[in-house]
Amino acid sequence: MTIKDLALELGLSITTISRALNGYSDVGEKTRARVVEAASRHGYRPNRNAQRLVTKRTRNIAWVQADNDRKFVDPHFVEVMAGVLRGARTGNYDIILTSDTSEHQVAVYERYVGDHSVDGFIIDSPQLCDPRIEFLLEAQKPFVVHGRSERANEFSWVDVDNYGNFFKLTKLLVANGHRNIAFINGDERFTFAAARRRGVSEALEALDMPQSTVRIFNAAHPMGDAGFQLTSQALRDMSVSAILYSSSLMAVEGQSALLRAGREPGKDIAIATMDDMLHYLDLSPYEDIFTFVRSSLRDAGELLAAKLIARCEKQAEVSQTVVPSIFFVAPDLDGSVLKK
Amino acid sequence: MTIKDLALELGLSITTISRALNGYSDVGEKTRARVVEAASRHGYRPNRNAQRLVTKRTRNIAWVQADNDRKFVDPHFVEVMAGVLRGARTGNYDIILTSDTSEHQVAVYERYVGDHSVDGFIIDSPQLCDPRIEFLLEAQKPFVVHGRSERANEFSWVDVDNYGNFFKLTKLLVANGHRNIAFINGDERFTFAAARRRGVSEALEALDMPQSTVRIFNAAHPMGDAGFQLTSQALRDMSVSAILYSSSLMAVEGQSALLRAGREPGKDIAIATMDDMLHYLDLSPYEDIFTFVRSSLRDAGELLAAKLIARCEKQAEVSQTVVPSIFFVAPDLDGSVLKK
DNA sequence: CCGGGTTTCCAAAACGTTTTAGTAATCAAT
DNA sequence: ATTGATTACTAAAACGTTTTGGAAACCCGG
Repeated sequence: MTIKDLALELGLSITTISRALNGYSDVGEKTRARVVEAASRHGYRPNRNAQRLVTKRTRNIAWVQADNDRKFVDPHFVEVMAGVLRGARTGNYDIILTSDTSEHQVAVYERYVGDHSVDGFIIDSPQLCDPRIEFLLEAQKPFVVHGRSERANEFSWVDVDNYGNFFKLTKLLVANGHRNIAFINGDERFTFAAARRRGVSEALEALDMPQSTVRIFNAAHPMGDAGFQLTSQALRDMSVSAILYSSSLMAVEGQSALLRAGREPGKDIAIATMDDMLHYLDLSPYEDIFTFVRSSLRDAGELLAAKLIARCEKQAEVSQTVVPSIFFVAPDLDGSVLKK
Repeated sequence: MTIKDLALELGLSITTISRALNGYSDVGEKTRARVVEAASRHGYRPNRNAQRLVTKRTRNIAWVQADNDRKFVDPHFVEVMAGVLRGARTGNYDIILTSDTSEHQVAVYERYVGDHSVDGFIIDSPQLCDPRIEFLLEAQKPFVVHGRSERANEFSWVDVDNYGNFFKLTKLLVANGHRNIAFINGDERFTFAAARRRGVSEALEALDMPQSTVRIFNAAHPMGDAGFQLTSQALRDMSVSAILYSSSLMAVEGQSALLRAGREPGKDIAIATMDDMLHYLDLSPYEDIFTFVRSSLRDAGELLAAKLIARCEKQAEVSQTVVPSIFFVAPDLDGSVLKK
């Protein structure tokens, strides 16, 4: 069933069918009604490829993932993905998800730009100097980045305030008298983890505390037991009075290490963590035990898609969004310092 | 840069450019060389939408996920996804990934079939009587299912031998003298978990053992601590001598519960589990402690894509594949019973 | 030099839409 | 009655490919 068949059946021109279905004002109300009725009766749907050819717009977004045995492993990634998919659906776009092993990351982007199969791109886990970003800026294709990078004012991005959040968490712990803190961070080759470290470090500086107040542990991969391993390692120093986690996943994994060491979280040891609201993880058992700074990765993903779509459709300007974070301070800490 | 521009520049017809680039034999070697050179010099890529319009083939595959806060949570799903993406890439197809909240699941499929945006579909987590499968059979669109369902001989699927694997694991445990076994299974509304339960149950029957030999616990969601909770629960019965896990994820999560109960896996309690080879989880610490039946979800995903592509391209017949599983028996068990 | 086969090329149609640039009919105002 | 808008419709071009059905040009054996 094509538009031509419909035109024939109704004794109208192709043009009229098209304009009736696309809501143009120059078609009479009774004819529009007839067209709509016939179209839905036959389950007619315009051929997307013909539309795309003539309009030069695809309503497709590409999202390329490095297939490096690390990305497809991380519950954080899935969380963002759920949000991106939801945002795309709301905007009536489709997501083309691709994995890529090649060294020359840009090749896939070249292909999608060259063969006109997408209108824009989502980029995540940016490196400081990112070839994908350079390429898309050059090609003048719409894209949105999850996270920040160089030339951050030239493109759209969505990010959490990694620096600020960890600055504040550190300040909070120190203000509550903690002088031996373990910081279990992610892989600092990623900008998000590097920013968190800076936040911690500069908070100490601002408070005139020695850097040795915080000891840093890095999880190379977000593997299933990194949280356990690193927590065990941190606890070898018996005088550690607080642990700051980069992710609630590791915080929860670390619980059995605490248990084994006979430490009681929220009582004789303070636990503070970034909470990305992973649906994978039920944090309700820890609500009065951990101190959280909470920010939804899923919402970030949804915003990522919405922002890109706005840019594709309405040529919206580039724009940057720092997604909100909320603090939940456990009873063992005094949260009033955050107010200042 | 379109094919017309190329034709103009080279003083050739559009036809010749097209045929040269698509490897037809009726174009002279020197002209083909000229065409290829000019094309790559300009970075020419055929407009995919024009191609799709005229060839009626898209090289796109749709994969629809129920957006129900459960799917995007499960590391098993991501593992399959990594495989599917890899398989699609190998076959030069793109995956359109969509999430869907609607009750009427079939609507999304109707849309993709109707607007000609994909050549085929991947379906996972099938229900016993699955409307998506019914629809696609009716619409005569190629699709491949991860898992089995009704009318299983009428469509292509890829699945692991859930029944057989758990039959054998049960037999193995019983033959090694275990008379009080805890079985920590998934949600039995899914066919894979139901099949596993049948395997366990029928093994007991075949061995003339009472069903009470195995006590079943079900994880409603693959949440972050289901393995811990259910293991703790199972261990309340002090005489449990073996635990059979539906997933290695839960088996690992359960370790801290064992630890707390003072039980030593592989020594005073036997642990057997299905291992889906999640890259998320490093199982090497458990290699001589757990008994595994191992099967790669990632490979299954890759096969899923390959099978679908073969069906789209070469009109391959429907075909069913049971992916191989390998047994690794820990030293605390005698694996020779499996030979019989 | 003629006919048949092979090689190399191409004009034109087709795919299914949207959009441009109208035209004809109706209506209101002069 | 004539003009000028307004309303309701449409023919044809365009988007960028692939494919069909030839048509020249060449070669080779007789």
